[in-house]
Amino acid sequence: MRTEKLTLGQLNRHLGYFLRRLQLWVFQDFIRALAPLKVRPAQYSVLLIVEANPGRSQATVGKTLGIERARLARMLHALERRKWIARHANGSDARSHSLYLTAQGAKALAKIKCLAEQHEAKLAEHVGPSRHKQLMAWLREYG
Amino acid sequence: MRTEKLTLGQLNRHLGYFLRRLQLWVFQDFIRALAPLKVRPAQYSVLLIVEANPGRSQATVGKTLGIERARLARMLHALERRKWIARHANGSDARSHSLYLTAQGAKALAKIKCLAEQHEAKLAEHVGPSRHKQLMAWLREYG
DNA sequence: CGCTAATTGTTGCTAATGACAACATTCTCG
DNA sequence: CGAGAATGTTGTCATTAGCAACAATTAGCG
Repeated sequence: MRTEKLTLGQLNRHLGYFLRRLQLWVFQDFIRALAPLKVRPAQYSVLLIVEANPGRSQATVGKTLGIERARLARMLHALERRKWIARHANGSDARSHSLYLTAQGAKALAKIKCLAEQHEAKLAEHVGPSRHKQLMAWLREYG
Repeated sequence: MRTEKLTLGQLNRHLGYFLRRLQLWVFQDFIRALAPLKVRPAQYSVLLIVEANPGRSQATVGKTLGIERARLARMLHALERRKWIARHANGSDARSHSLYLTAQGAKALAKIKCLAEQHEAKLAEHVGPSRHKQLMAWLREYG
């Protein structure tokens, strides 16, 4: 099969399509870059949020990231098993857990961030540095 | 739980995060908009590509859209079962199938496109029409 | 020509993700 | 106090992605 170029037809008019294509590229690169540490994008986002907002509840973190309660609960169990995250009792609300990075988790996150930055640099190169900046500015308002 | 705003921390520096958030919004809205016809985004993209490029093989379509062979094969079986897509023998290569929209498929696609356009209009309104245009221009080069 | 390597479509399997429902515990608020 | 909401947990299901293996066919090279 010769690599014949097909026309996208109406697809050309759908932002979602191009968004999806680039997003897939980004995730695939991220997953490959972080594979040595076995960290997935969603896990990374949770670690960063907990680092920047220690002591918050699962519900708060989940709402911020748009991760569903059930899914986050299971993810946190996995992160707890790896001793990267600790869940303490919340004094003022016995239902909720306060989330913290463990010392071990902070150390791991430092390494993770390093790889993630390399990934981000690769992404910036892929889309072009100026486009990267522009896209970031455009998109940041809908996170 | 008061809806306390958390800081995103380092997440603020990752294009992939914002890309993902907007992409999720788009897909969720698309899926909801197309739910009456039970069409998913990937199916829609295949229908559009086949419409715009009738008679091509699964491999060609798959490569264009970045859909894996196995996945596309199963998706096409479903579309064939709904009598939207027909697969004919390819004269010059007995291994491959030529893909076509059926008359019924073309009729269904017309309705689908109408709903998809409404979705796109909603998306344009969500991000702002000028941003929609800009994002399209930025992103189109990486499809 | 003949044979190896690649291509095409198919199926099976695994893992990750998202969504939803049910549940026990605990809190809020009238 | 009591009804209803919130929180975390578990279970289930459907979709998606990726990989591996396979039969049939084709391409390409010696």
